[in-house]
Amino acid sequence: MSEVAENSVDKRDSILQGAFDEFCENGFLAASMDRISKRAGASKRTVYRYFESKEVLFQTLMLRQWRVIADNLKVSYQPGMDIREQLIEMGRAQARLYTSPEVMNANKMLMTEILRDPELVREIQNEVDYTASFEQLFKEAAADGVLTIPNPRQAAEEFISLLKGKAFWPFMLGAPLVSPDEMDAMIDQSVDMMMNQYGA
Amino acid sequence: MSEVAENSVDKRDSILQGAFDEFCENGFLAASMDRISKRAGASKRTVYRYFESKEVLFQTLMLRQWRVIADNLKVSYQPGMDIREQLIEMGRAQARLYTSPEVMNANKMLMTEILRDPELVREIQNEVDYTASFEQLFKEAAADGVLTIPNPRQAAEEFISLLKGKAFWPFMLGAPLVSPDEMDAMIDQSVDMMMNQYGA
DNA sequence: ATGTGGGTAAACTGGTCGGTGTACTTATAT
DNA sequence: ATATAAGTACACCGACCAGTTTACCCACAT
Repeated sequence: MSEVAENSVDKRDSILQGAFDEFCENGFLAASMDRISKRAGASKRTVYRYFESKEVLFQTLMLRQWRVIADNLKVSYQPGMDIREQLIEMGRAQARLYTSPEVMNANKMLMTEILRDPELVREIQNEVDYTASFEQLFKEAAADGVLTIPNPRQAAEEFISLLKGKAFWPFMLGAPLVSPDEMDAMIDQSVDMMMNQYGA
Repeated sequence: MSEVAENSVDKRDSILQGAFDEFCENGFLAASMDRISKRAGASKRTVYRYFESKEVLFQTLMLRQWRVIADNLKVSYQPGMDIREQLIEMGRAQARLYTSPEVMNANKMLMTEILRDPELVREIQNEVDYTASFEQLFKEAAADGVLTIPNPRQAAEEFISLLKGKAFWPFMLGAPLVSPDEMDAMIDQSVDMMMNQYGA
């Protein structure tokens, strides 16, 4: 009466949300379907109406989260715009991901499962090869003459390595989230290094 | 008769070996003490004579493996020796670790547990802060005038980020082990970048 | 010869979990 | 009004697991 009945879409969503929380806290194996249904405010039977198994529920979640990440990583070369500025913008796009608790928790969740069974997530991993996006930008910048890059793929990997090495991996291993200021300084340093190596 | 009775030390070792295999394959949670005892060729009761619980057995293993890693990472600055050569030597020391199946499997095992519970391994993590070893070398090289490094800690992190980003993390996420040749090229590239940034 | 201690084999305890069956309660559409 | 579908509450099944208990084996030192 007071509450209008939720329709199916809402139920499905609340199940996904409950499952996300549970999987983040406990990992796939230790997560319990009973607790997921409790968190979702749904009966266990309903959970199984929407998702035929724990495995399917988990993979549905992984795919959804991966898409969030992919959507945040659209970068493309802007001719005429200062290349240093563009690199910093790329760094900031990454940094936004590294400072989002939801994204980082999802990443932890993913990591754990990838470590347990690399095959399980290989296809998703390939689907969102954002190194390629970086590589493309470097290639076009080189063609444009603003950078001198013998191997764009390698340059992309180096750039990502620097960013991840200072912000992503430490957090994944238990360090606290990096503050926006530290993040900016870190991006500056990494871009410096790239410009030093590849500046025209 | 044919077989001389193993003494206690051997039994303990074979239990550790069996546990290592089981934990690597299944992770802490999914590992079964029954299977560990089977792998070790020991009765379950004997396993519990040496290790009071699954947790203790696991932590004993982690500490042992971590020491293997630490022992392979002793580097110190050699005055008079070409600094580029020294950086390459440091890279090679890391690379040796990244190409050892045993070490990498242990790392996967560790990662999984760190992701599940960062507190659990924090103390071990600090015990073997090999970034400090790199930092020290950079500091001495700067004092010696062969490098110009405003922030040695940062430089150490950058170097490690480059090495790990190209060899360590990809393998952790399912990529095949890097060949020695690729590894050498990768080290060269990373050292180039460091020299470009910090060369005197 | 004998008793002691390392080792074995297998059953057992108490508990959790994924998944199902079932009987019941809404809510909506016709 | 009533049929259909969505959702709930809850007991239940079979499997597995950490850890314990018990009864037994055998080597070897005294």
